[in-house]
Amino acid sequence: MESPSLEELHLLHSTVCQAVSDPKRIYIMYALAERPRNVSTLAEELKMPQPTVSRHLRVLRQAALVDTERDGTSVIYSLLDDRIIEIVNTMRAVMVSALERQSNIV
Amino acid sequence: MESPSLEELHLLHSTVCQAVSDPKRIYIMYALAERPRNVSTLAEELKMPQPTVSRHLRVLRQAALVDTERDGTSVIYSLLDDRIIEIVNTMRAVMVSALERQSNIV
DNA sequence: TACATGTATTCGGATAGGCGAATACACGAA
DNA sequence: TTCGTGTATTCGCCTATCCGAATACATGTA
Repeated sequence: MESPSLEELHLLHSTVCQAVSDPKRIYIMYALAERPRNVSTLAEELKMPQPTVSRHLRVLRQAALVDTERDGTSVIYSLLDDRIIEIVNTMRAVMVSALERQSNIV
Repeated sequence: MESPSLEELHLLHSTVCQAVSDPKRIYIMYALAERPRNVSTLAEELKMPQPTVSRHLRVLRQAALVDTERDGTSVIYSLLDDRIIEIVNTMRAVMVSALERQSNIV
């Protein structure tokens, strides 16, 4: 395929990062990294209303971060790319460093 | 220091990722990764109004992503942690993979 | 102090995103 | 087809964020 332009990359980047920037979606992504789940199971485990979970999953789907598979009436969601967790972990390392710096200053 | 709780990490994560999720801030971060710059230089190079650049830099500063240093009347901004670029590059790889998948399907 | 340059903030309006509640839709079983 | 389970969408409201324009603040110099 043709490699995307810099502008397209920036736009994609903002889309993806915005999708990952909501706290509830972070919880959802961590749950999916553990193992694939259907919507109502996610809702129950994360103690969120089912429509809320579904809406957040739609955002993640549109950002091409999760995959879906039908199983009868259920829809099983899974992480599309495990490097997403890589990103999250690197972000955490960055954040911990930042926290340490702040606590040293304070 | 005490290691932050899971909830604190998720909150921090969302803060950081939200800070990085704006297209203009992505442009700014790439410019700063290239080399530190002051506000008006950024504004000129990126063709944005100076107050806009300043506001975006404040967001990045509050997320502990950039550092500042005064030089006379100028304020030099720089990336606080080069792993931020690591994150961005990993995100791009993920996005390119997603694009390729989509183009294969289509 | 007065002025010039560089940076930060405020204000108002527009836009986008999130939520709860209700409801529509999809699929399988009887 | 009818019902039950599981999922997705819509509606109205509220909050957060972005921007342009104007302006305030900070620093260095004469």
